[in-house]
Amino acid sequence: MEQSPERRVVTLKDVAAGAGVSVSTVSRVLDDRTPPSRSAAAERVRRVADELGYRRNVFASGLRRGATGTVGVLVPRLTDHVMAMTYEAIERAARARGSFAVVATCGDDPEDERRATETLLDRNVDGVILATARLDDTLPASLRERGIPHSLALRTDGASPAALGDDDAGGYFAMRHLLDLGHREVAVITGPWFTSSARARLGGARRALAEAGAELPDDRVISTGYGIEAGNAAARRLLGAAPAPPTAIFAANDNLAIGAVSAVTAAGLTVGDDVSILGYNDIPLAAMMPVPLTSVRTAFDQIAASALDLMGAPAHTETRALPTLIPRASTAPPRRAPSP
Amino acid sequence: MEQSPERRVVTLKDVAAGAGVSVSTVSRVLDDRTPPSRSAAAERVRRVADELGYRRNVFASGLRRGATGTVGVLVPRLTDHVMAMTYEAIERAARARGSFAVVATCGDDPEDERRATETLLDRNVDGVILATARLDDTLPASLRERGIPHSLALRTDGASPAALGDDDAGGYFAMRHLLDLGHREVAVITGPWFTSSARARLGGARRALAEAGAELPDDRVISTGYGIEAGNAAARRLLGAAPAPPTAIFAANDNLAIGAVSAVTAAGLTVGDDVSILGYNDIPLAAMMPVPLTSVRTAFDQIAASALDLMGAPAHTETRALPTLIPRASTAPPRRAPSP
DNA sequence: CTGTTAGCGCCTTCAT
DNA sequence: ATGAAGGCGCTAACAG
Repeated sequence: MEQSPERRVVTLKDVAAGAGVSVSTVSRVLDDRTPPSRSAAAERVRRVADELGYRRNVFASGLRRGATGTVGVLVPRLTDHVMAMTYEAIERAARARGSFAVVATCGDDPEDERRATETLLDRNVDGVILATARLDDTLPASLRERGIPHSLALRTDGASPAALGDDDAGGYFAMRHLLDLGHREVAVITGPWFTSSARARLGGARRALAEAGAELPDDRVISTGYGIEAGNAAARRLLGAAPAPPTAIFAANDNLAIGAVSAVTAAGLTVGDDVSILGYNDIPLAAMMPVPLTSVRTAFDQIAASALDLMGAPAHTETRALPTLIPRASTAPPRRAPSP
Repeated sequence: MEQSPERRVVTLKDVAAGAGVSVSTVSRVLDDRTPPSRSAAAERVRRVADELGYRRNVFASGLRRGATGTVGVLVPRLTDHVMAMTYEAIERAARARGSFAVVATCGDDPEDERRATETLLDRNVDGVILATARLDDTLPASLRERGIPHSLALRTDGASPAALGDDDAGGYFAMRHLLDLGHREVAVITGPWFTSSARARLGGARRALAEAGAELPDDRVISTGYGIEAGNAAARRLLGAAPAPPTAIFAANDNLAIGAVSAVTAAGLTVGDDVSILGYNDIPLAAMMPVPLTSVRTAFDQIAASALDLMGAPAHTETRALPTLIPRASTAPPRRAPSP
């Protein structure tokens, strides 16, 4: 990539020359980490820098300072709406703190995750936020050993600092809602079993069921991916199950729920009326579905801010943001009477 | 952000010491831009570098080389699925070329767009891809003047190099499909009027209508945002219109279409049966909607690759990827006979 | 407060 | 093919 000739950027030297001072003076005056000097020279430097359109070269500066004000974020994919929301929230939080967030996507392969992390570290990020941690992943451990500031977002590995939602509470709220509506024949579509969130949400749901003395047979729990298709397939299986399909489905994710809605509709049933469906995360689409989707809202902004603050925190530090149930039309009392 | 003591990174000097050669030699051997040397020393250097886990410091390297192998991407928001798909496609294309993509989101405010661009340039990106260009935006012009390599993705300003879909053709395909099904009472929900894509898609649709001798009264064209809610509101207006609502709606975007689906369903009508709805971009959700959505598929991968290749190309260079109509259940022949 | 000096890690002449 | 030296742009440590 050749630089065009007119692309000459103004450097400290140019500003120094223009203001008739040394580069160190300019460097100091323009250093926003210290209280701004009010001297005449400083005033002049600022004016000249402004006129010339000076911008600090983050590379050179970072090289010297050892820190770049950049935080790296790792997500499996941005086309997952939850990840996009999480990243945007982190970006906002970073901006509010005067730093910059860069994201890398790495899919679901741990090897790619490791590679992507190295790529981020190559770019001298001050720390890394992983929104990817699988329970069986060794990357957080390796970051801990290497002393690299990092935190986990939305998930935990039980060791590295983590900012997540209270998935257990969310699962409880969700199932409790279905039970309160009168459902007893319920099913759960959990996310991938290698995530802490999938397990915790199911755990909370089981807690609610136990309190109500209701059953959740094994064939009413399907662990699957996090995509719409996965939800569709899972719901199809549930609907075809003997002796009778469930009257309510709790999906551990809005995408799964949307897939389930699709399957239920395709089966000629009505969502809410025939089968209640409940999602998780409350992505904007949930409220805009043909039948608005009841969902458990996650406080992404809060989680993002915590993830940022927790980078470099001691191990076993965790924050859990409490989720909120948002009831909508996709959940309603069961039409069939509960079986005896 | 303090560096922990154990976080000492391996530098060229370490490798040089380990291999018993000078840093320049190591630098040369490890330079992947030149054909790899096969000398014994080179072999040794590579081995030592590998053992020590050496990673080139992109900052320092970029400082000297003047190029960093990084391309900046600007999008309004990543929570827009189209933008997320576009960015992921660019990221893939960049990776295939051995470079790295960093994204910044800037919302819809031109001032924020400018700021975000500067932030990216501060980080020494080799060029910028704008997936944001409004027709009235002066940023591309300013980049042209400054000689900064850049290109526009998905939209054009008629001057800077641009990689986009053939929106006119897409609009034509879409409307042609509705006309072929027998619809004559059609409406169009376009995206924001400040985008080239909204205008071109409507233009193509008008072309098809003209061919068929069909009318598109002004009150059957609604220009709005790009979100689900906007589509919902627009469809609501169309449904309430006198003397009769349209039998088919072409939305210039899947989100708008999904919002329209929601409005149609809420009005007690059936999508496909009572009102045909057609979207644009074919995001994955389209196929998974309760009533699968007919949509015009955009070749994001192709557009992304072109955008990357076009960075720094002469002005007025444009590539247009041809879209494909994907017919699904949301479009069907009209129930009502077309008015005379 | 200011200027001088040294160097962050790397790449690139220029010799050898 | 290799090594020594200088410098990319900026900042920290040191005098003044």
